Amino acid sequence: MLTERQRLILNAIVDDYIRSAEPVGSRSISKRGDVGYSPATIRNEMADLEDLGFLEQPHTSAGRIPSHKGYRYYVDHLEPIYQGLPTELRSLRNYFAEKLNASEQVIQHAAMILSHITNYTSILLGPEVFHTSLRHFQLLSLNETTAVAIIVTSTGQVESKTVSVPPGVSVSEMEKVVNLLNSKLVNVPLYKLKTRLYRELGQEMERHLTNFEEMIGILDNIFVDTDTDQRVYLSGATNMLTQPEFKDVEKVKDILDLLEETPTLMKMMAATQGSAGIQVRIGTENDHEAFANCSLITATYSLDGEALGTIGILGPTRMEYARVMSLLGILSKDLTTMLSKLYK
Amino acid sequence: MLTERQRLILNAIVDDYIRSAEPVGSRSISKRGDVGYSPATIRNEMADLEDLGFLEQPHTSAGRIPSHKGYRYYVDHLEPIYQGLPTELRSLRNYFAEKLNASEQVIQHAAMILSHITNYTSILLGPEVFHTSLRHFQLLSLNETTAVAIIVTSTGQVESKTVSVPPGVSVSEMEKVVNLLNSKLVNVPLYKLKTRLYRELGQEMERHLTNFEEMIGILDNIFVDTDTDQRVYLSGATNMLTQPEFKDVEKVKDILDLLEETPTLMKMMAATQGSAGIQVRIGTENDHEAFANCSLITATYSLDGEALGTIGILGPTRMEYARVMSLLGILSKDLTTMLSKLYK
DNA sequence: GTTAGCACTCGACTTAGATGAGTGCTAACC
DNA sequence: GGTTAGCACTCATCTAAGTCGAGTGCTAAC
Repeated sequence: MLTERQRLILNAIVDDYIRSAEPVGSRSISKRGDVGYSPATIRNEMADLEDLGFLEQPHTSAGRIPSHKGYRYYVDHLEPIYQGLPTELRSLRNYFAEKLNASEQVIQHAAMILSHITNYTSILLGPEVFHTSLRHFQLLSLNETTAVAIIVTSTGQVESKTVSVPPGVSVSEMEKVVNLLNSKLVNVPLYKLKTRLYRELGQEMERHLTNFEEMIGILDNIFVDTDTDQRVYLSGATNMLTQPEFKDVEKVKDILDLLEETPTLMKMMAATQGSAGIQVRIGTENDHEAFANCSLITATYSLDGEALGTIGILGPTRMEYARVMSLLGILSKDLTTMLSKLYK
Repeated sequence: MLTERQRLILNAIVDDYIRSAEPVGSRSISKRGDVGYSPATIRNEMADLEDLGFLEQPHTSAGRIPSHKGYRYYVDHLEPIYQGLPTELRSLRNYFAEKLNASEQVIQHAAMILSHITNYTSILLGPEVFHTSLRHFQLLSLNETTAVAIIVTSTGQVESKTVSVPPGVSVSEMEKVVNLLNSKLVNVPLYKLKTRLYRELGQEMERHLTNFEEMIGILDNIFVDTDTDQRVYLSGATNMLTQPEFKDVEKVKDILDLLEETPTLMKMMAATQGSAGIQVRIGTENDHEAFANCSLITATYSLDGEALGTIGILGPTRMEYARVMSLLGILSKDLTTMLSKLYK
């Protein structure tokens, strides 16, 4: 579709623009060592590239900037960099190796390090509960009317919920239910928990319990959203403010607002989770108007072939695709390896 | 110290400035109904107030804006508003009444509502673990090398931590320790947990366990920061961007950066926790340079007279002190009442 | 096919002038 | 003596005009 020379020039323009955030002129491309043509020749090719939709001109007498289509082409034809291990990743890798247990604070900290080394915003989607199974269930009464339910998953995540206990439900009854659940439902995937609970244990429970109805009410309350619970960790949102294209408060406001909405973030990250490898969504490819000038690069890490969580880096469309894609690639592989070692 | 007329004028200026974010001139004060003097008279008083340090002039021919001292005086002499229940608070109150159990999501949601109705940034410091006591302890092994420790407090908070188990420590040994802890340390305040553990159970554990050293290592790891663990919930950070004084990205950047640092936030909020009632820290009274143009209003809620957590609203120094102070006052009382009902 | 030259475009920056909100001071008024 | 009207003065903000320069498109020559 594009000639080799066009590809070369487009590449040079995107590279330059990523670095400078200013429209790129023909002369500056010519002066770089790697494109051995005069400004005039490059100008001709630039005009063609603009006709083809790969470049845009902010105004008549300015240089060119890449269009979304231009970025897309650039990303799709990117050559992998980082043969060796980048020194910047070393700290993060060490950190994970040290604390293999993926507790909340560890993930939050990882998000922080990631946003620091990239200077972009990092979004981590924590291990998905969906595909993990029940390891242990417990119900602890705090006083006559309140109890805490605790669910531990096979990957060591702990979810808890405070529930109110209707009068008439005794501690011994709760114990019965807990024992029943622990003996029958351990190793059942969380997303099947609710159906299995009703189908297989309904009758048994009805037989053993005097306050069947109330008990079911409590359990309902506990398991109501175990099948969708997932956590997002955000760090470096303010890095958006350092990008020259967002020096106007109006423009960042919407972006930061969206970043504060955890459910939206979750949906956005989850949308990429289906396909393996590194995903790049450029500008309007993200289905949010606020992100029309942002790109999101994501990678998924997994356990036993099942996608567990997602790592994402959000930056302006003019972001360092090559570097970030390599980083995420290495990191997601690292995580996958470590997790499989941990829960083999 | 100030004459009645000076107080009246200062009040009018602060009020106007809070509304408009523009320097206030003598004429506009005169035109408000409540100060019945001509611009000239007001100008004279304004000059005096500036000499006394209550007002400042951005430049020679501009109006006056309140100095930090001016805000301080205004706040200290503020008359309580909101005799009735403000309608804006109703939704929040209902929300709490519905879900008395103070789980994480509830607090996060409360922070969101609060930032929405105030249009400022809300910072909630979750129930402090420090003064709560141990309700239940549990250690669940996930595989040969990993286990999850779960601590439930008397207020129903659940803390968990993944720990690695050194080879040689058996499941039955862990059970022994768990039983020992549950029988001896229930109802001990968390901050005394570590010392009690070593002093009173050290010998007993040494007698019963074959891998005493390793076990101590694990427990150390679990309890290492139980005495300081507290959570902050932040919402509406982007509301800062809507304030005209922060329309320059440079100025907000530092503020938002600081808001992302949870430990700093925690320290800041915790600093106000000693004294009861509503605290107002104006400008440089917050010990962070980034907050030199911000004010923080906080209120503490408690259980049995012990401070449990803190609610805070952060805005520009030019913030609606009267309204926010009233809101927080009502809310903290509500929370205190509800908590005492819940855990009587 | 490539390059040099040149007229042209247009945003960004600079300067000068006009505008108006607001002050400080003086003198008159009650 | 406290209060107010009047007036000269200040200074940020806005506007218009002018300059600058980076960059283009086109043509003609290599």
